[in-house]
Amino acid sequence: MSETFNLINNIQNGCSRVQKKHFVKNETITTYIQKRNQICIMITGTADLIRYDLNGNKDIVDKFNENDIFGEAFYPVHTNNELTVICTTDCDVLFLLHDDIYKKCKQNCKFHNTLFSNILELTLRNAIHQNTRIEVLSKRTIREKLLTYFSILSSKDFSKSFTLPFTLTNLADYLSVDRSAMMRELKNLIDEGFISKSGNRIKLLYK
Amino acid sequence: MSETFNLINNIQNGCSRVQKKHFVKNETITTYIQKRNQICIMITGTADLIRYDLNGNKDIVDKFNENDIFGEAFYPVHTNNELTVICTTDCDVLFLLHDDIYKKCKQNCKFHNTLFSNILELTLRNAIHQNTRIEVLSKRTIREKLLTYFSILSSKDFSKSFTLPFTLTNLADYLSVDRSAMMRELKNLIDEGFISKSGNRIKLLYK
DNA sequence: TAAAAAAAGTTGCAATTGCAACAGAAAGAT
DNA sequence: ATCTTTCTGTTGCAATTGCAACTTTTTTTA
Repeated sequence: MSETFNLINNIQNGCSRVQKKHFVKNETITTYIQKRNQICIMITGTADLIRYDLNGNKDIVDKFNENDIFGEAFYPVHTNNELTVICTTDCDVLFLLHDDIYKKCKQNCKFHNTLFSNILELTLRNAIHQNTRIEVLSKRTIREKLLTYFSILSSKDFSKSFTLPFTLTNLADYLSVDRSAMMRELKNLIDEGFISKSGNRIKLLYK
Repeated sequence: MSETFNLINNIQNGCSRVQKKHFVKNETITTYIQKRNQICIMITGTADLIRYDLNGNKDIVDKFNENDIFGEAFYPVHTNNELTVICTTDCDVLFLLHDDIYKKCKQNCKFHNTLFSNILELTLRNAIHQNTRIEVLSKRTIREKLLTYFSILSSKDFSKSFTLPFTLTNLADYLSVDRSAMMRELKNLIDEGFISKSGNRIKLLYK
């Protein structure tokens, strides 16, 4: 999305309410705090949204890539555990506040208008990602989860062959299933001739 | 959201690109067609998003209530099955096209500006709902799914007691688990003293 | 380039879950 | 007021899954 890029270049002569910050790998980008309503846009880099539960267990709740939009504004109230965004590579992140989107700056600057359009666009893309994940997670067996996800990737690439955008370990997290159980099912699908796999390239053999 | 209501009242002297339509129970509101990019807002009533798969099986993918925003613009490309929105009560629905949101009407009418803000707001609320469901679905056991969902409802109501917004049958669908298995687990939670339940009112007994 | 860390791949076993098939209660429709 | 449909509640059993505990391979870092 090149608009986002243009946005960044305009920051200098744009509005002071928007901040761009740089982070190095493993730094904390933000912590989700109720009612702050921060909205973040990942300009470059990748990050994980991590939950530390009461027992101190780490859990990767979500993963963010270039042009993803995230922040408290997108999350339900969370009382008994903390959500933290930690970058997994060096990052550039744009920060803005939900309220500021409405209180447009006095000058009615072009920057603010562009920003506004971009946010809606990014938010819609975010919704599509979420709906994809919900569709996959709502399948009841690992086999169905895999085949549903593969089918979506295949549609996106207009091809029976595609490359997984994840390591297999991360794929298991994305599907919210035990990795070893997923490996077993992947092997079954191969043995039964539904798919073939080399590295993280998958080919669908059915239909 | 009273803004949405005001929006509707302004339609007459507003922009012709936006349509409001009435539907009676069981009518089809829309079918998701790739690239049409329709955005719909439920003014009053409820509806189900239904998938018919290749075997002709019905599957309720999502449920929409008053002020929910939905439509193709929110959904991943879907090649081999059809998504249809069918109302479960009489409905009033607002229709607009994704592209029209950007091509603001020439008069730069107040209506269009209000609409624009509202859509972002509704889309954000939608994201929160989706994240809630993802959080719940990503738990691996029925017990964890139930407790996670209950905990979110409890936070929302600021109370250990709350009313389920679903019938138990629909709750099982929302959690994407077998209803009888969910009933069994619900019974276990009661027997083990974690929760109490009367009708569809739940009370958390722990912590 | 050697050491360390992360990812991939396997397997046995116990626990959880889905499925099928009921019966009774509650809610809606005629 | 009765009929019909939907919802709730239960159970046995087989299938799926998670967990734990490994080894091997690949990638990253010092």
